[in-house]
Amino acid sequence: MGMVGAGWRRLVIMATVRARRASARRAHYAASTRDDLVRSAVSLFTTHGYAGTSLDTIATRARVTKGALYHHFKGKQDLFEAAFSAVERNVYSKLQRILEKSENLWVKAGLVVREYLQSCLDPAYQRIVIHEGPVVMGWQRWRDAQEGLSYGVIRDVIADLRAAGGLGGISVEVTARLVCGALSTAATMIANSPDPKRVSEETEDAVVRLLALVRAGSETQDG
Amino acid sequence: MGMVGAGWRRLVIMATVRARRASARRAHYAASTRDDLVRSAVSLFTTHGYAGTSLDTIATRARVTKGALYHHFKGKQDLFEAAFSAVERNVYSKLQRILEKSENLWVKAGLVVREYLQSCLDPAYQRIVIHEGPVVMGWQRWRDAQEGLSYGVIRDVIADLRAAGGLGGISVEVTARLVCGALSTAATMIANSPDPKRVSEETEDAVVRLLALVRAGSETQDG
DNA sequence: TTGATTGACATACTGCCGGTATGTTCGCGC
DNA sequence: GCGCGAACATACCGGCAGTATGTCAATCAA
Repeated sequence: MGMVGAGWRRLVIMATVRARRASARRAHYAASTRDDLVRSAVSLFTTHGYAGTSLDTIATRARVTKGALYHHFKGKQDLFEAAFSAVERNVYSKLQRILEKSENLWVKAGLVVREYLQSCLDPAYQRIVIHEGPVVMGWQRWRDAQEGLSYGVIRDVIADLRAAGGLGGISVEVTARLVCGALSTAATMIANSPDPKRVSEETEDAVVRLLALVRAGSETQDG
Repeated sequence: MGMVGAGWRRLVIMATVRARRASARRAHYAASTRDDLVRSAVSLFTTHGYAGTSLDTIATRARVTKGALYHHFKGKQDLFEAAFSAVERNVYSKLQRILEKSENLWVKAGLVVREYLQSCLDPAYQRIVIHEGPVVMGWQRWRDAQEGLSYGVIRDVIADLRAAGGLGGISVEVTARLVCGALSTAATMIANSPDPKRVSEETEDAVVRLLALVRAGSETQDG
């Protein structure tokens, strides 16, 4: 048998890449199935979790077999990390868009915090990145994988605040972790709340107020 | 065969409970093996995680078989929850001890926060309660299980602060979650740091300063 | 054009592990 | 001292991650 269930994929794609050089087709096919696998993984890991999702199910959803999966990924963890990256990059791009509209530092910080809180409400981000990420990947690797993405953005914003004399000599790294931890936890609470809308508003209110308190306290203490 | 590896246990315990009524012996034996299983589970879940620990290993460490394990617990999750409770109760008792020495509300809040941060540094608490708890038990159940324990203490402290006019009309529930999330995340960072001592001090410093900022901002805004 | 090579899969199998079903023994009430 | 049930132990099953192997087709060297 061999190539049996994958024929449809070629037919579909061939129509879209007729102009390309022939040598690129193969790679294009492969990239397509890889993306399908990642999308399938993101979907299933989000709904049923890492342990609750079998590789066979992921492969079937992507219209391939486990053999294809193991051809593209080293194993279940590797596939999870690919799913993780996909979800993280999505949030990262949103945060970046906010950074580009540069305004007052404190205003920008508020916007980034609000946007990150919103992103944390995405079920995929919440389960894959926040909850299962550290458990499945191990904390060290999880941290490294976030370094240049969403966490990096938040850390940079806080670094700017400190550089502008916003906070006292508080460690940037520590503050950034505190903020991320607080927000992701709050987002989880919102998502699991019987009345997400209300809790979400309460949370945004609390965050904004706390930020204002810190700013106020910060400006009365030092110049 | 049957009762083969459990004889030693009776011999050991019999010496310590000679004074008890005979009718209590059986229950005492059982409670002992149950505790052994929980201790074994806590130890192994802490070092190798939930997925990385087999029930056979846990049972063997407790000097019994899987049959005994399934006699005392419904399954792996149930055993995990027992381990979770054991670790949580330990932290809870520490926090309670602090509450008993009643002082200024803000001082008490600072002490509780510092103690909770310290508790979060315990590897067992960190892995079982903070990281794997929500994943293994599900967030809802995880939250409920913490309600009357460590989280309850922190929430009560914050409720006191608000009742005393400390924070503006900020939701207690939301604030408590923010604080717990921030601290547990920070603790994880400390534990995985190459220089835990330094980062720990930085974190305590940051937390104390932020608390002071909030207090300062709080007192300048409202009476 | 063709034979060899290799990438991109599919199929078949293995071992581990959680869970279950069943067996065995001993303590305890009668 | 006897039956009964609690407190275990043993044997087995099914699912699943991982591996080993097979297959086909696209590419390339000659």
